[in-house]
Amino acid sequence: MALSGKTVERLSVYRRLLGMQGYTGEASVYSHQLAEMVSGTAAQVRRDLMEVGVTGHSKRGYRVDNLIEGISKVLDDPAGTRIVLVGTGDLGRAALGFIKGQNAALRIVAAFDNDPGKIGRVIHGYRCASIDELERVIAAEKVEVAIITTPAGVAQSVCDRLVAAGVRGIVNFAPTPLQVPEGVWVERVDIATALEKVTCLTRNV
Amino acid sequence: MALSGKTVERLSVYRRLLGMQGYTGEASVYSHQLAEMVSGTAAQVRRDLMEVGVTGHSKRGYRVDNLIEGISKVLDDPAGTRIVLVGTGDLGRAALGFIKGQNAALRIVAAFDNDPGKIGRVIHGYRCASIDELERVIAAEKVEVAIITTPAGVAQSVCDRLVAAGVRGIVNFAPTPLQVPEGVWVERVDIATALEKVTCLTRNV
DNA sequence: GGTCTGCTGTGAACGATATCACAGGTATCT
DNA sequence: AGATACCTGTGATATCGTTCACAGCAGACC
Repeated sequence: MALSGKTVERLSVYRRLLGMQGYTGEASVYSHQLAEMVSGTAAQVRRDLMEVGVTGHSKRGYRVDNLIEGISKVLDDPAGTRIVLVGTGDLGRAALGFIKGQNAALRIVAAFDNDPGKIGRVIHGYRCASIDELERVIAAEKVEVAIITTPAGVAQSVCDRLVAAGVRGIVNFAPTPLQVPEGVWVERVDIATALEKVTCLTRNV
Repeated sequence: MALSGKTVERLSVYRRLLGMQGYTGEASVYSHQLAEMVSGTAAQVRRDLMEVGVTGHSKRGYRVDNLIEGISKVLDDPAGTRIVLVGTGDLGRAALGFIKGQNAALRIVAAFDNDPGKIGRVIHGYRCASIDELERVIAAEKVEVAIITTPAGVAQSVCDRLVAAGVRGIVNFAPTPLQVPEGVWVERVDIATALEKVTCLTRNV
């Protein structure tokens, strides 16, 4: 089952929208309703749902609980995914806030920083640990995914340590690309680039 | 000149890398070197540079200053782009930090919040104003682009106000899609989705 | 029961993006 | 000067992603 990255992104959004208030009430939803919510097309939605295997019903659309379950079966690891976050600055705190309570399959097992002033502090319910603990915690908890919210200057060295310790997936918020070996997936979230893109594309209508 | 979004993203990254220490020193750079930095291919880099019109030199590659200038001519508005940010929580502060000093063509003219406790405080050198000032400031300063870093619940209503006031481009960090009229460009940065994507795609190797 | 309506599921066409592969050019070396 | 090595610029091609368009089905209505 080889889902494309684009499809996975949309599935994540569908699920979140369906889980929100106002739709948990509805028993079913049409592809064109989902399409409108994400400013997409109905055909696109149906393709995406086809790929996860959930099946709708002519004339009555898709059952919401069915959809959420089907999408979750594809997106989530049934055993849960253990995650660490490195860098508890503004962005790290923001990321923790976004994740908290959103998805029970994603479990933050630790947040790290190298600033002694931050170590021991509790952020969104997670205690900040010393970066020295990184390798130990990753091995002990079998952490698979990491979030890098450090300054650009240390992102690559943090990345190297994460990969060496066994992390296979990384979300990189640092404003620099990371070099990783084969077999490690990096998802880049580049805030500065997003802004430059908008300013550029807005201008060229 | 119709640059694709993907190309613009890469150009933004090339420029940032070239502007960093270590490359301002070098007089020129080969396409394969840039490619390695972004984990891409040399052909891709050359295509991108071709589209901006900068021209390299057989055997000696591209002149760095030439590249930066050429990319900037495409990405930046020579008159500068005026930007507002709405929502000065962790994420808003982080975004301000990323933008500050990065690009002289991007000028934050105001940051807004609706929390009286935050209004008047200074964040990364920008003073937080009341959301009540939104329309006035956008009109007075001819603001074209906005960054939404509010909670999901108010993102759409903030968006509507921004668009009504004249904003044409939006970077949306709220974990919900926005509905906008024709002619407004929205760039979505979805932190929760990025994480779910990594956990999903890491698992399915 | 038959017809009508409107939704799903999907092959096929289309469009966007990335890669290949090579002609053309320029420095370097002998 | 001629041969060589190596880089750019780009037509052609391959891959990936989206949209079209319609068959098939199920409820609603007469």
